[in-house]
Amino acid sequence: MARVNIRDVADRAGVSTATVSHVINQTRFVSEETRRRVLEAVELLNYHPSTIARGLATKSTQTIGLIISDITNPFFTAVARGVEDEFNHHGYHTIFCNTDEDPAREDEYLRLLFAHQIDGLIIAPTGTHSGRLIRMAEAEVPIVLLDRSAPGITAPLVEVDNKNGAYQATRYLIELGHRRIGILTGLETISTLAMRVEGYKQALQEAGLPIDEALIVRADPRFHKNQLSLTELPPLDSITNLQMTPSAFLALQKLLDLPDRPTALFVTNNQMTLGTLQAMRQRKLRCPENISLVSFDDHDWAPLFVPSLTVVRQPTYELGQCAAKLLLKLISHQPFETPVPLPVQLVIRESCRQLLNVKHSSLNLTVEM
Amino acid sequence: MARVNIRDVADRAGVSTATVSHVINQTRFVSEETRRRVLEAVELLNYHPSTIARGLATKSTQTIGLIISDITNPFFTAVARGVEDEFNHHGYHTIFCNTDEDPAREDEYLRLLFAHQIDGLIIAPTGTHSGRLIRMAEAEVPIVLLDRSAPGITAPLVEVDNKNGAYQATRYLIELGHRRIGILTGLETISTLAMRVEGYKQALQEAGLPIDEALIVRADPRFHKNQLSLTELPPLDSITNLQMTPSAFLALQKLLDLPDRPTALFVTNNQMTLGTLQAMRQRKLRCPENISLVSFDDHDWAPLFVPSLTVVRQPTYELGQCAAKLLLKLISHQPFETPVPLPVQLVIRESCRQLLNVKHSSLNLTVEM
DNA sequence: CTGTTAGCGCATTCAA
DNA sequence: TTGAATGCGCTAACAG
Repeated sequence: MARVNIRDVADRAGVSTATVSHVINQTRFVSEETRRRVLEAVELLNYHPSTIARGLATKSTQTIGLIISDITNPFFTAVARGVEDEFNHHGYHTIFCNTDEDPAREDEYLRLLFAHQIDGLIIAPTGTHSGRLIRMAEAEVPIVLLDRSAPGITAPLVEVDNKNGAYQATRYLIELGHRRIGILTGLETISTLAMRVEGYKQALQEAGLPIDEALIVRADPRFHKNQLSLTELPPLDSITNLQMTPSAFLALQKLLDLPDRPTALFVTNNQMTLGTLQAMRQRKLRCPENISLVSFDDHDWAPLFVPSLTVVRQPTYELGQCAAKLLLKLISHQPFETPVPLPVQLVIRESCRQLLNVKHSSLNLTVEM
Repeated sequence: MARVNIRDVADRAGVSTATVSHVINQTRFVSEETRRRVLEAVELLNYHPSTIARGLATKSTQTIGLIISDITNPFFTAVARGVEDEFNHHGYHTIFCNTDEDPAREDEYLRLLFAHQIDGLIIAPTGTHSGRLIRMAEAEVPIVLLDRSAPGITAPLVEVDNKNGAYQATRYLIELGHRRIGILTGLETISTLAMRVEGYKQALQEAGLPIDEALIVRADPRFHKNQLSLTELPPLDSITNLQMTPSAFLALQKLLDLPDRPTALFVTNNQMTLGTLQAMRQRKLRCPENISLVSFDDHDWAPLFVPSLTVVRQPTYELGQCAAKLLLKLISHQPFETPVPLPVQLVIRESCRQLLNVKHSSLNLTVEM
C-alpha cells in the first residue's frame, strides 16, 4: 500500500507540513480557513498519522507493557481487562506478555519491551528476577508493580489486602470449630502467596492453635494450563529450592493421606481450587461434609458449584484499573499517593461446615448464595 | 534516561553506523575483528536497537493486532494465548483489543492499529463492521479472520467446525430420546453462532423432527462481563434488529415458561452455560433429571460441576496458533492453503439423561468423566 | 498566523 | 571489507 503521509496532505491543502501537524495535534493556532482546508485534505486522502514516526520524533510511543504470569488464569485476565480498558480510554496501547512464572521469559520480555520504547510498564514480577528490571527502573522507565512485590524494586505496588483476606478466611474456619486447617499454596517467592500464608498463620496463632508444617502444602501454582504450553514449562522447583509437588491435585493427596486429616482447607488461589475439587471428587470426599473449603478469589463459576464455594473475593478488575491509573500519573509526572492495598471480602456460601457451636462471629462477613 | 543509540556504539567501536547495523542484523559480511569490537561495544553500553526507529526505516513494526470480543471470555483468552505464544516465538508483539461486540469500538481499534502500522491483523469480527476493515484489506494489510466470517471480506478464515459440533450435540440428544430440544443462542450476525443454529436445525430435520421457533431463544452473548464495563455497553439489539433478551439467565426463563417445556437444552457458548446453570438453580430444576444439557466449548470447571457437563470441545489454543501461523505466512508472502475448519469433539459426561431406549449410537463419541 | 528545517534512530544505496 | 549520505514520517524550534 502506498501510505499517504503528512507531505501529501500538506501539498493537497497547499500548506506546510508544520501546519498540518499543528491542526492535527491542536498544538498552535491555525486560522479557520486553512484549518478547514487541511481537514478536508485529511478526509479526502484518508490520512492517518504514523504513530511510529511520531514516536521517533517525540520519544513517546503511547504504548505500555503489561507483564503477567498467564492471561489464561482468570484472575489475570480480569486484571488485564481492567488495565487495558483504562489505557485505551487514554489513547494508550497495551502489549501483553505471559511469563508463566519463568524469570528467563520475564527477562526476555523486559528486553523486548525496552526495545519497543514503551512509555511505562506494569508488571506482576515472578519474584526471582534478574537485574534487568532494576536497570529499567534506574533508566527511569515508569514502573508499577502489580499484585506482587519484588526484591530490590522501589516502584509503587498496587495490591490487594492478601494477608487480611487469608486471616479472615482462616479465622472463619476457626470460628466454625475447625482446629486442623490445611493450606494449599505455591511458590513463596510470589509475595502474594507468602502474605496469604502469613495471614493464615496469624489467625492460627491468635486462636492459640499450633502451626503444623505438615498442614502447609505447596504446589506448582501453574496447575491449570493449556497442555501445549505446559510441556514447554520448566519445573518450578528447578528455579527455587522449595519442595513442591507439580500440581494442586497431587499436593492435596499429601494432605488427605495424613493420619490426622485436616477438617478444613484454605486454598490460596483459584487455579488450585479446581485441582482441589478434582482430587476430592476422585477420592469421593464430599464438601463440606468431609472437608470444608475456602478459597482465595471469586469467579463466575464459584456460586454454581455444588456446594457453592465460600471465597475471599478480591477486586480484580479494579486492581488492573488502579495500576493503570497510577502508571498514567507516573508517565505524566503528576503527583501520586503511594497506593493502599485494596480491600477484600469474605463471601460465605455453602462449602464450610460448622463443627461446634460458636459465639457470633466478629468478622466482617457477607452471606450470599 | 539517555538512550544509547547506534551512533554511540559506532563511536565506541570506532566504526560507522552502517557497520554496526550490519553486524546486528547480519545483513552483510563483517570481518571477525570489527564484528567482535562492535559486539563488545553493544555489550558494554547495553545497547538495544530501537524497534520503532527500525520500523520507520523498514516499514515493518514486528507487531500485529488481535481484535477479539472480550479477553474475559475464557474461549478468547485461550485463543489469545495461542496467538500470542506463536507470535512471540517469531519475535512479533501482539496488541490486544476488546470490542465487546460493538462495531463502533471495532472500527476505532482498526483505526488505531492502522496508525500503529501493524504488520498484520487477526480479527474475530463483530459481523456488522463498517467499511474500514474492507479498506484495510484493500490497503494490503495482511488479515486473518478468526473464528468468524465477515461479509465482504475475502481474508482467509481460521475456524472450528461449528455446524458439525452443533449437529453432533443435537443428534446425541435426539438419540437419547429427546424430542423437544431448546437452543440458547445469541446474535446471528456472529457467523459462529449462526452455524451452530444451522447444525441444530439440520439434526432435527434429519430426524424428522419439527423446527419449533419457540424453542430457539436468543440472548446477549456478552452475558458474563465485568460489571464495570457492562454498564458502559450499549444494548446489542440497538445494533441489530434481532429480538433478544439481555442475558442468558432471562432468555432461559422464556423456555422454562413454555407450556410444553423442552426436555433438553443445547447452549451455544460457555458464557451462556453459566447463565443457564444459574437460572436452573434458582428454579430448583435439576440436571439432568428435569432437563438435559449440552453446551458448546469445554472448560476446566466443566467436569467439576454436579453433574459434570457434556460439551462440544473445540481446540481453542490451537485455533489461535493456526491463525497466527497463517498470518505469519501472509506477512512473509509465503504460499498458504486455505484453512479447513478444525475438528470438534462431543465429550460425554453426566448432564444428559436418556429418555427412551435407543439403538447403538452412530456418532463419534468420547465418554469421559 | 505560517513556513523552513533540523533532527529522532535506524536501514540501505552507492561508492570506495 | 567498510563508510558516507539519504530518507522513513513526524515534531518542534526558529524564523518570518
